[in-house]
Amino acid sequence: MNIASVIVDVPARQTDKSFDYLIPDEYIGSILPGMRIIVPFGPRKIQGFVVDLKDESDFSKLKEISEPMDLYPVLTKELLELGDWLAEKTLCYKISGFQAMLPAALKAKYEKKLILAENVDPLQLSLILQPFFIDSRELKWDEAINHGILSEIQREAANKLIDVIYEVKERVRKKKLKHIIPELSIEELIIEKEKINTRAGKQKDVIDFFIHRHKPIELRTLLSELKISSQTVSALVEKKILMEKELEVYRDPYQDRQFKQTYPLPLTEGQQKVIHPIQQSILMDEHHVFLLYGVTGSGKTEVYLQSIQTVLEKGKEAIVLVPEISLTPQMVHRFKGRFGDKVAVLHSGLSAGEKYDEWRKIQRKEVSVVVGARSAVFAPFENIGIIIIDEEHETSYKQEENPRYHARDVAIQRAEHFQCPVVLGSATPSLESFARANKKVYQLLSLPNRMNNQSLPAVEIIDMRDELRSGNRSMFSSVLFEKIKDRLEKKQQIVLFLNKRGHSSFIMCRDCGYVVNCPHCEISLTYHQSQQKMKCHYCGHEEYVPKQCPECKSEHIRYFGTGTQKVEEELGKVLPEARVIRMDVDTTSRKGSHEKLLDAFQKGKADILLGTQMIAKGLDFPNITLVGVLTADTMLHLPDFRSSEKTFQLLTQVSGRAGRHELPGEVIIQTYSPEHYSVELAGSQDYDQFYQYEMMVRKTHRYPPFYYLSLITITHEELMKVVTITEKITKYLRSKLSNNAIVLGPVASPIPKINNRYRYQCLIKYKKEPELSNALKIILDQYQQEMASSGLQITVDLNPYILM
DNA sequence: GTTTCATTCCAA
DNA sequence: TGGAATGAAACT
Repeated sequence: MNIASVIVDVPARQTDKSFDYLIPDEYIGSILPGMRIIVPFGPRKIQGFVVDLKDESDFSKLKEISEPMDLYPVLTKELLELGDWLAEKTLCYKISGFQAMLPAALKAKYEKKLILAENVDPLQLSLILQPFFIDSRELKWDEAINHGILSEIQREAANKLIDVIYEVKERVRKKKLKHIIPELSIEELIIEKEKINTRAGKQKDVIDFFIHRHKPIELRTLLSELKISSQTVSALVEKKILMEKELEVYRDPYQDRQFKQTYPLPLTEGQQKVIHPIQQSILMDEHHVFLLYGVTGSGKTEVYLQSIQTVLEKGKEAIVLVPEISLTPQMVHRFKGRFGDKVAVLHSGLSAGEKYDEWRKIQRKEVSVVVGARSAVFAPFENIGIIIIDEEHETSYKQEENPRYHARDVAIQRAEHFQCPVVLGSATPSLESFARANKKVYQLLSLPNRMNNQSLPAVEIIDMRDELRSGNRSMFSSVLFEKIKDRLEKKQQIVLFLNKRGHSSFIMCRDCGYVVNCPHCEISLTYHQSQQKMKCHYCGHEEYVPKQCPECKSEHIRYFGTGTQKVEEELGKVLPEARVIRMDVDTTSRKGSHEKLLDAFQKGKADILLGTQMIAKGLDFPNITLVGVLTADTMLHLPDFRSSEKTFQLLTQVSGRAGRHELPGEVIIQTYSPEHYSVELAGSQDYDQFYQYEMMVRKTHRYPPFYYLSLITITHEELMKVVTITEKITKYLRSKLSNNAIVLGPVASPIPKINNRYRYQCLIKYKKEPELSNALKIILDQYQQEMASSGLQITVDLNPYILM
């Protein structure tokens, strides 16, 4: 086994296959599948993944592997196979599949450098180059370009005075801290202690410390614990009693946190009923997909926790996926509290280094539970006993860049391999999942009642058009306003929800209707009050607010739409006594601020929590008795077939924040389209009826779950090019697919231009098209060249969630 | 006849 | 993806 099959780090069609390399004798046996290695590829060196070992190759002239990058494989055999599966299912490159499964820290960084050839003195170089090589024998390629000395370099490279080398670097270093280790045994330490001068009492203390705790300790901790200075320690190091050593430590974002240990709570009858089949499946090593459909506050989390308990008792591991925005401290607390050190947490708030360290805890099997966002589904466990996906309907489980996978599909694929259950939990399951449960593909488990049988909050829908007619032009209906005042008096808490951050959404001239658009994208700019600027959320373009209309020179400029910031201002005006905490991307961007704000709210330091999406989930505070949704329909009119579903889900989730404990809750939903079924049915909290209705709509319009979707988006700077290519692709697909497939296009994307690139698309609706995947591959092959050279972009998404 | 630029091909 | 080889156009 001295030949390795390697997938190289070149994301391109032609290199999307394994290349064979010889393993140098010194590495035979230590280079294993799943490891990262450095290999020569053409003239340079790059990273690769070993996918297989073999004795023979079809190629005669094999190059040798330069060096391994890992001591142990970073991908297990199962993950290697999963990578192939990902590439096949999402039409991505294998290398992209592998990289998606690993923390970003493990992705290679490349550096091109120039070094003086061996035995060459800098003075031998041309005068221009000498200063660059006097101090050091190497120079970064980028610097050489910046100094405009490239041609000089090339000349000297031809003379063999300078070599060009390629370095593959690690992105993140393992964190190392100075530790102190006793160099002697306990017995020897006791003897040494006696020898120490009585005046050096501190030194004796240190030795005593190691007699009682004979293992390495971080220098800083030692110093602070014994209240000594580093001199004391270095004196002992001098005497060869102790030793200093750099030891690797984990960056643990939760290390200073105490988590109160919790114990399994007695389950309600309903919970027992649903947990039984899950535990059965765990114990029997059977693969099933369960859809746990439980209303908000029905105690799904406790079902998760106790299922995991069963898994751990079997000596297996658990993966829990939660949407990024609900990966709140509260959520983490519940898992850490129950399983303590056995839990690793992965989410986007961690630095690359922290993520890497959490990941390594998993790799080394130091933990057996992972709680994390989408990518945690790839946790490198080798003995998975359950995969739980909370808030199953959340769209954030779909990755919107390559590889465009859905965590639910990956979870099911992995669970099949490990013969273990998948639990999809939600109060408002996605139509796809619920339909599958109805078809008995998934097993449906229902928790129809809240814990302690509290009733769901009473919901009232307010027609804002009536408010307008009766002269109320504020953003609070009179009903909501009265209720807010009432709660303030009663010292109860209020949550106000608005799914738009910032101030106003767009700015329009009142006289001529002119709306300021982004010059690079075909979309209106968003007003941000803090900087008095208008920004484009797609390309980042910024400009100042015009004082007069650029079109008709009118000065009547109106700000439309309402953002959290504006609501906060207004609250300050009409209810100056109310203490408000605002939570949106702007106020929670700094690390830990999210937690701080929630903590303050919990401690009653504010009466009103005002926020965007991020407050819709997971909040569980006893004192919240009123939830107000300021504008329920902002999402409703987006060009997206899921907008009704999303609206229903969001409204239901937000409503679920109220009255989860003793105090009953009330919900006020303000809307301009009260008669829309998703608003109306969210009001009556009737998922089943919503499901029926929406399924009908989907059926008539031929959308999922009745049809599969695939979306091809073509972008280029020139409109003509985009149109012709989209036309060709559409035509080709029509010729390849059956008559049952519906090929829509070419049409301009809902956002027809982003960042000066025109966007066209082709949407395919189909039930069964075995040729589709192949046809798409051929298309990607066909345009591969143009995509590399002329800036053409073609993205293919099998099962898209965003149709823009 | 030489240089320069763009395009295509290749990598084990 | 980066680079080398190839071929065509521009330049002396």
